Amino acid sequence: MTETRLRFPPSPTGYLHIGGARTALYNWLYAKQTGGKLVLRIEDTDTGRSSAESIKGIIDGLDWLGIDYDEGPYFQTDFETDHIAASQRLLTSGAAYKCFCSKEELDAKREAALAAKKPLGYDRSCRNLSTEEITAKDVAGIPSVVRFKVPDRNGLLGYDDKIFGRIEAAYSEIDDFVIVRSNGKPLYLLCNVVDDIRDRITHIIRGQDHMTNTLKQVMLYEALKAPLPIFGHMPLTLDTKKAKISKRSHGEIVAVQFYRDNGFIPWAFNNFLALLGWSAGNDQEFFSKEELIRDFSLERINKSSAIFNYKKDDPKFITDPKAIYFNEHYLRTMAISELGQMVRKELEAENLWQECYASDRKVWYLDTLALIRDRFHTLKDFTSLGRAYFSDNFIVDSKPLDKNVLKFPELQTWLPELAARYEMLAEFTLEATEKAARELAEELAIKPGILINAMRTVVTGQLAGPSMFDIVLAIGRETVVRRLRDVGKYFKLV
RNA sequence: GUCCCCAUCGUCUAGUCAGGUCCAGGACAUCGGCCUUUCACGCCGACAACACCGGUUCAAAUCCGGUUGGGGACGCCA
Repeated sequence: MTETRLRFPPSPTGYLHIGGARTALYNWLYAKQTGGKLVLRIEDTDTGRSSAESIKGIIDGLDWLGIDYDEGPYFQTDFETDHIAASQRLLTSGAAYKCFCSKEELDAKREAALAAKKPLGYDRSCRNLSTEEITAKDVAGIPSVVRFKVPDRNGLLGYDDKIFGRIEAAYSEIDDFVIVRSNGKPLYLLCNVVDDIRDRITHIIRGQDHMTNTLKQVMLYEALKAPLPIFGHMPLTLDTKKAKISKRSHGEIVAVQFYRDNGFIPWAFNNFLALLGWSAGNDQEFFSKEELIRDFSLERINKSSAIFNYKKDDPKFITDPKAIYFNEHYLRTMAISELGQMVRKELEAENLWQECYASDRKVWYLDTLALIRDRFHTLKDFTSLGRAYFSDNFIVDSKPLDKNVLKFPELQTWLPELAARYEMLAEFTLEATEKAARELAEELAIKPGILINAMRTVVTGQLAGPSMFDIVLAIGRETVVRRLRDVGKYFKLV
């Protein structure tokens, strides 16, 4: 049994988007499952559209997701001599021929066919040129491209798709496609096959948009006398209007980078992506990395395309609600120490990180994260909604400010009074802080909720949060007292 | 226009290959309820789908044919 070898060959013409990420993930999973290798190959033969920035974006994106590769990145342009040699072989063996039709001519024909609603294929005018004619045109300096000569056969051309099953089409339906440009540069269909042969790729898992390419490439493998790899075409990811997802028409929301920048947990996002078009055949939705590698299978990939369910300008969900749901799940259930590492990066970016959180205050740090994470959706929430736990420099939300504080001007004396009592407490415990607050409320003949909600507001800036006295202990006596005493400042602003 | 592919709740899907256990199960979202000093979490419940038409069969979401709908491809892009 030979080693399985897979590849992820993005063209560096934009950032890594979720469709590409899903393709990379499925290839990665299959490689890991079979103990094979994953090759990263940058297909940069379209020099006009390829950019270094894009290459970096793709590599960073894979890195963030944790999709590692065993070989590469290789660059397709580094193998141009291989591609040209292959085209020569095809030319000499008669599997390909020179075509002298000009681009303008072809474009005109295509447009005419489109307008007339006729088939758009190449009319094969140069297919049967004699040696003399070819030489004459060459001598005359007429530019030519190299076209693959689709065999003149009656039967069906086909292959067994791991996902879709047997795929077939009549030879007569396939165009004599161009494999080398008139400037001598080989094209994708050829380069891709030559590289896959050289890289000894055994399984090609790619988007359904390549299905017609595959039919053509099957002939290329045959002409190049190379064994055919196993193909599997993944249904595309569509938007809610069922249009193919692309960076161009959908913007940031489909870029992997968006999820990194918005506080998503890498594995949560992989898990979401994996379930977008695949299921284990049961009700399981959450998979650890090991489980997913073990349970993943090409055969269970759904044949119909999945919709990435995000709604533009939705006030409640910045992206597909299910993606957020997966993120929340991991946020709440992952090992707290691991979460601690991730939140650390967020705190550092906001200048809120303190070294003691990794040493003498480590227990406090992790306990605090455990206390507040239940209500959060992304890693970003720790520095926004949870800012008051790490800094005095937090914003008090206007809604609770109006509702819980400004509505009761007497709080300007009540809260400082509570602060004074907290200062006097012999033991600053859950029971003692709650008792003190309730006693004060009773003395004042007000509902404890008034005091408690006001506390929550000035201490955390938020309308909602964990149990108030857990908060008090987490934030600590000194800070709580200071914030309670400072309540007057909110009234002055009005 | 031609070719290829697909079709179960709003979304992701189980069930389809081996027809009956499915008047279709789970999850997200939505809506209600419980819990609660708040808000979440959690728990409980509700809403909600086999695209359509024919055929085969004692029996069809499942098999066959057609229709419709959707997607993809048809580049000297990848």
